[in-house]
Amino acid sequence: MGIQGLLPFLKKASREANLREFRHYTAAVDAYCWLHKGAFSCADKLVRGEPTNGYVMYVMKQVNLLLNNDIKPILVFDGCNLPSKALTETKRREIRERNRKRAKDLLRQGKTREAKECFQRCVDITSEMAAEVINACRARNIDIIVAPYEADAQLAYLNLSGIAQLVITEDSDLVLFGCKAILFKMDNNGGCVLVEQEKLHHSMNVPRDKFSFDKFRNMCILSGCDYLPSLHGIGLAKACKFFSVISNPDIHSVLCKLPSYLKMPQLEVTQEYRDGFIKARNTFLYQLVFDPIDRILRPLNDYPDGNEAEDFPYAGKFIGHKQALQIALGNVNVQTGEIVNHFSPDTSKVFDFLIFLHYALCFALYECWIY
DNA sequence: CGGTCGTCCACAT
DNA sequence: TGGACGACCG
Repeated sequence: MGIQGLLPFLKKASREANLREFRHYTAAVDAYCWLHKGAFSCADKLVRGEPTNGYVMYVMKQVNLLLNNDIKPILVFDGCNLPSKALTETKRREIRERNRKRAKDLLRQGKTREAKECFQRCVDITSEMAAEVINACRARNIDIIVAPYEADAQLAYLNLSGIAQLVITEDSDLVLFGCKAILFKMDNNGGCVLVEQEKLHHSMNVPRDKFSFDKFRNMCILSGCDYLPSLHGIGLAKACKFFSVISNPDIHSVLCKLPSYLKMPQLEVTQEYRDGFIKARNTFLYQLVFDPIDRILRPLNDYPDGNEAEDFPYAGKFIGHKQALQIALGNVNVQTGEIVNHFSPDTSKVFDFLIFLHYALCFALYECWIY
């Protein structure tokens, strides 16, 4: 869902752009977006379990678009569900199941067009589908990373650590995770919308030196995000108005002043809401991600002094560096925990070296034979 | 004015 | 599914 209406709100921080402008950049790509769009072309087959590679073709077409613009893609896939999202997931599964039955009924009645629409509404992106795309990427030497938890946080880490200078997604949450440069709405011609963190102050109508990213994050959470539904009648505009007046950094006490500051006396800010707010903020700050350079599981941002992973259980369980590496490589089915692959970047390098050696020897022998 | 709720659209041909 | 866009409500 992301943040309701965030992209229109960020109009002053955005501009039209084209992939042409980003030659020789590395881009971290939200693979789920492409998987989902690609699944539309073959929704009926996917739901009925018939074999299709339509979605793989689509993703590879998009990958080619980047390659043709001399952009190096890193495809980032979703990993395990955060505990806080488990409820949402089961609800979605139920809705999909209902749609699937309706689609089958429509099909039996011969209403093909309506059935197709229904199929499109219940496509589920499975880890098997992600695995197909991962295999296609491997075959073409395209880098992939499966996030330990949400792809969003992983994409942000790749951007913040400088591994990728760009993030490509359709999900406005990425702004909130702290990304520096994001491309939204990429089309077949490479056209897209660029949102830069440097320009966020324009949207909030404050000069650059008065802008605080903490306030921006708080504003978005208050307006309603995936981790915390909004209070009734509060959207981005009200949240922006509120946080532009507030300077006290203590969120707990600040939230109590919400009804009087916004002149909404009917508004009730419960203890539960305030706790939820802190948890949502910490999930954006400290969600666990995989560091592909040092091959460790770590929080998106460093923990405050004296804190550790156990203090933020809702931001991901600490599953250990080795398990995180196996997940990141795509060797684990994150929905079942089953080992599906034994890919290792190190043995693959050894393998590449052996191939190199083989050709070098052949060449040497050939040279000897000539003379 | 700003917030909410509904409808349409994506893919690819 | 989720975002965009237009219509209605406080």
